[in-house]
Amino acid sequence: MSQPLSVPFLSGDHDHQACLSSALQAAEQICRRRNRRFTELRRKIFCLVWQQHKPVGAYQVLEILQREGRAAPPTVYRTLDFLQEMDLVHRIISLNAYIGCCQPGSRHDGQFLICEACHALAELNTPLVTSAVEATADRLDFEITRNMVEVLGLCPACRRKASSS
Amino acid sequence: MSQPLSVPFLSGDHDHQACLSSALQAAEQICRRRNRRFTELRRKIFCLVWQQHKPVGAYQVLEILQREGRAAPPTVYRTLDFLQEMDLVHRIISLNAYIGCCQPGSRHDGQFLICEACHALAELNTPLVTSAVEATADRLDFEITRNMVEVLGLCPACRRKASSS
DNA sequence: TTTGTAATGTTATAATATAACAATTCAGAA
DNA sequence: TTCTGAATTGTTATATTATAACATTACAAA
Repeated sequence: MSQPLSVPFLSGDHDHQACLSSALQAAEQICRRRNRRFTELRRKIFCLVWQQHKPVGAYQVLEILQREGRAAPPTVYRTLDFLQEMDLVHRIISLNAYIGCCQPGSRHDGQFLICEACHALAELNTPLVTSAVEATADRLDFEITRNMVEVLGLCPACRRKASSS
Repeated sequence: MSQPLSVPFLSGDHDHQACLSSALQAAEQICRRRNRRFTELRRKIFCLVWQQHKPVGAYQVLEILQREGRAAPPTVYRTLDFLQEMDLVHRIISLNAYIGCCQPGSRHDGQFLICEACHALAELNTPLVTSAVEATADRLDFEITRNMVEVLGLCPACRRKASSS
C-alpha cells in the first residue's frame, strides 16, 4: 500500500508533476489488470482531472478538450464514467464535479471536505465515519451500495484568512 | 420536542392525513415566529412535497402546479428555497429532489438512507454519525457549514423481495 | 391611503446530462 | 495478413435541472 489513505488540504510544497506521474502509472496498471484499455482520450482526461487537484466540472473538461479539436459532451461524460468505474476519479455530487482519487483502483466511497471559499477539497477515508454510517444502516436493516459524505465549510487556510479580516 | 428524531421507512399503517396536518401546523408556527409569510403558494408546495413522503423533483412539483394554472420554474425553485431556509424541507443532492423534513424548524442536516429500488427515503439524525464527521473535521481544523450524508442502497422491504426472487 | 418591501409572475437562457445511432479502432481468430 | 466482433469514440439532437433579469402584484405598517 504505497498510496496515502487520505489527501488532506495540500501544502505549498506539493509536487504536482511527481504526483501526476505516479497517479498515471497506477492508472495504467489498474486498467491492464482489469483488461480495459487506457486509451489516449482516457489518459488525457485523467491527466486534466488529476492536474487540477480541485473538483472540475464535465464542461470545464470539455472546454479544455475543445481547444485541441472537436469534442462533445458524451465523450467527456463517458470517459469520466469509465474513470469512475476504474476507481480513478470520484464524482462530487454536491458540486457536479470530478476529482482524482487518492487510492486509485480500490473500491471506496470516501468522505470529502470541501472549502466554500477556495474550493480546495480533502478526501478522507476515516474508518470512524464509515463505521458510524454502517452501524446506523445495519440497525435499520438497510443494505448500503454507496455512501456519500460531503462536508461543506472552510479549510484551515481560509479560516485563518476569515478570522484575521 | 414532539417531533421524532428520525423518520425510518414508513410502515403500512402510517396516517398521511394526520402527518400532513401536524406538519402544516408546525410550518405555520415556524414562519410566524420568524416573521415570514406562509403564503398560499408556499402552503401548496409544502403540502405537495409533504404528501409524497418520497423525494420529489422541482419539475414534478411544477407539473402538478401547472394542472391548476400557469407556473414557471423560478416560482417553484424560489419556494423550495424558502422552505429549505425555514427548515421545512430538505434537498437531497444526489437526487436533485426535495423531501419534507421530520424536524421542521430546527437547523440540522440529517442523514438520508435512499432505497434505489422503491425510492423510499429515511431521514436520520444519528449523533454517532454526526459526531464522527465533526471529530474528523476538527482533527483537520476544518469548519463545517453543511454536512451531507446520503446513503444509497436497499431498504428492508426491497432487500427481502430481492432475496426471495 | 400611501408606500416600500416582500412575494410572485414572466421570459429567456444557462448549465448539466443522456439517448440514439454512426464511424472508427483494435485485439485476437482465421 | 486479413477478417471480424467488441469496445471505443464521434456526432447530432434533446432531455433535465437551474437561474438571471426584470415586471407585476400583494401586503403590512406608517
